[in-house]
Amino acid sequence: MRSGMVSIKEVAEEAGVSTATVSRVLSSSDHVRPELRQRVMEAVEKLQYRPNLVARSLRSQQSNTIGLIVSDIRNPFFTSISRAVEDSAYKQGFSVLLCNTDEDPEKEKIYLQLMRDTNVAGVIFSPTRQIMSDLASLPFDFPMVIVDRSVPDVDVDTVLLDNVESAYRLTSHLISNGFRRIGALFGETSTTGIQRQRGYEEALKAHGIPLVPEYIKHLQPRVEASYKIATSMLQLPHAPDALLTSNSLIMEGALQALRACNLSIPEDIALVGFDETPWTLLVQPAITIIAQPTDEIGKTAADLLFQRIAIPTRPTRQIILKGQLMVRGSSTPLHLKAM
Amino acid sequence: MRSGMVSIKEVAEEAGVSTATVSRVLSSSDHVRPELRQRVMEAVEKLQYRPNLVARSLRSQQSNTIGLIVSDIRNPFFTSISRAVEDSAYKQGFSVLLCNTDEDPEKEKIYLQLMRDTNVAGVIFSPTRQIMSDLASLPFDFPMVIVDRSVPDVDVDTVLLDNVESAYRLTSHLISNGFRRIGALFGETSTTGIQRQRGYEEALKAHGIPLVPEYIKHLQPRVEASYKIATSMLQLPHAPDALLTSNSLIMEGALQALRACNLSIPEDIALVGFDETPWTLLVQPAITIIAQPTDEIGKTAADLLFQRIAIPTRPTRQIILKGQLMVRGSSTPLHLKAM
DNA sequence: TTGTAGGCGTTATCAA
DNA sequence: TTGATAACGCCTACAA
Repeated sequence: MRSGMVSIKEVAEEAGVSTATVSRVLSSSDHVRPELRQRVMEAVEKLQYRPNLVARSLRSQQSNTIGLIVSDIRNPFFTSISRAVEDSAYKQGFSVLLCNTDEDPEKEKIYLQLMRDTNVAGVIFSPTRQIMSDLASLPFDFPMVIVDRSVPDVDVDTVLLDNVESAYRLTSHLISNGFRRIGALFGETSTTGIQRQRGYEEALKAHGIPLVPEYIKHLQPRVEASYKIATSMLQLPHAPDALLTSNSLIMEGALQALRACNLSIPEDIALVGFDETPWTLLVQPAITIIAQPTDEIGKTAADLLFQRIAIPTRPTRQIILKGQLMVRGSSTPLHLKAM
Repeated sequence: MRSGMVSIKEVAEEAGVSTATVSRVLSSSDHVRPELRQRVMEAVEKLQYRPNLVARSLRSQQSNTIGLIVSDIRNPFFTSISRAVEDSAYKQGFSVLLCNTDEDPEKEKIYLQLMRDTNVAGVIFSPTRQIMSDLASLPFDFPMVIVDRSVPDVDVDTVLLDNVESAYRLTSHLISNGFRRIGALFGETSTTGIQRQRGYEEALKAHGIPLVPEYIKHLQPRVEASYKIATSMLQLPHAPDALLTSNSLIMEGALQALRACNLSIPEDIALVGFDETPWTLLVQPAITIIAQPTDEIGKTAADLLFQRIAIPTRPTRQIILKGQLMVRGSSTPLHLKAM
């Protein structure tokens, strides 16, 4: 169809050699007489020939594309991950197919099938909890790396944050700053939320603070859902004196809720969460968070994937990266509060 | 290579028909005896057959992939665009190849070549100014839609904001609120910056306010660059009483600079810019901006592209969408300032 | 060292 | 209505 479509055959004719010779010159490996090599390269130049990657992929049964399947690229965590992945891929000569699942298992399945049908070299995937039980039986026969979420009982490369530990530290930080009634909003679709809840609960227990069911909520990781649930939690008879949120979208909704209720931070209520975003430092007070090393997570995931593509039988690895507690004004100790 | 790789040939054998018949059943167009159709569908089901899209693409000379080439997916504007594009693509059965160019003309060329080599159905592209002169001579023979930036002298579908007009309105808003010394930070890599500068200058002229060269800066659209240049502008003998920024990254850097200089907004200085981000409403005071309809821009670009893919000879269109001025606290009138 | 030829999995043409 | 068969563009035994 394409006008400028010039194939290896035409190059061969132009150079007066066979297509095999052209192919050899291009793969640059084999022995080709310098003179012929020269002729071929001139023909390539003259005709502006570029190998058709589709044909190459069909023939070689592999491709230079990897898939990146996340819930929503607009989640700053995934935005950053995707950039890091794309960078690594670019350096390796790969390109990235971007897929948003909206935490919808159906879309996840569809995209996994697409990855198979399209013969990608591999996939970096952040799955919902629902899909995971099916994961073993699903038709993914390509290399895969899981990011951000853990998949128990499946032998697969994984890059994770130390979620339990990070949530524990974040919660302990609040407690040691004098906060006791710590409301917590967790995403309900991922294992990450569960793990962070565990860290939160362990920290409370370790400090002898009872769990209050009304202070623990699970929700879709969306701004609106979070706004709504945070607002209702703020209207409890014994409203929390601190809010812990398990990702930046939930934090955004919670902050909107605090603003709408005219509460000052941290005088009326503290706010902490996960993920560095442009705004955690821009709002006043700045927000105390666990910063995830998103660049490194993305880069590590890509590295793992390329290693597995290179050596499919390689033993799988689970890499756990540490989050960093960034203490800021939103969780200033009670005794420092204005009276 | 793949274990589960089952081809049309095996389906044909299983069903006791030819591959042609299987193909016909799958493309569902041709006339096939119901009984055979049934047998084929059973075989497909039994073998879990899925067509190999690479082979299909090679044969049909078209693909179900589109390219999205932007400067940086982490720019909230492009984050949002990419999500909208992916949504539209998904609905049309296409998937999206994501490319970050970092405003680097070399990377732009490489990615455009990749798009050609990979035989994508089309490309949505946000080009630098540098690449545009080459654009006509570059080997892009695929359908293309330009977003966010204008390409003069090239006949190509385009989706744009009314940049001149929007910047004019934003500047006029500042002026009518009593601000006179309006510093402005524009991105230097895109036509967008230039157009917004024009709107800014026209507004000043229309109100009889002289242009001050020191108040006009061009920079890489990055937070750090913006922070640096904003800081130096704030240290001018006659520092600006308002800052206009041409995208959200520049606005972010400028806001950091204001914070670092301990200036209050809008008492000491006003701040306005382009693009809705999570934080324009979360910081206090909220930031006055021109909101771009990113969802619509992305959707429109995708629509244009699919239409062009369907009818390559279709006359090109330039679609200009209107930005919306969102007046907020960061540009409150001078006479309302605390004295 | 070079060329011929077959096949990757599809679809489309042409006979039957 | 169905089935051989020939491409799509590339790579790679194998033969020369």
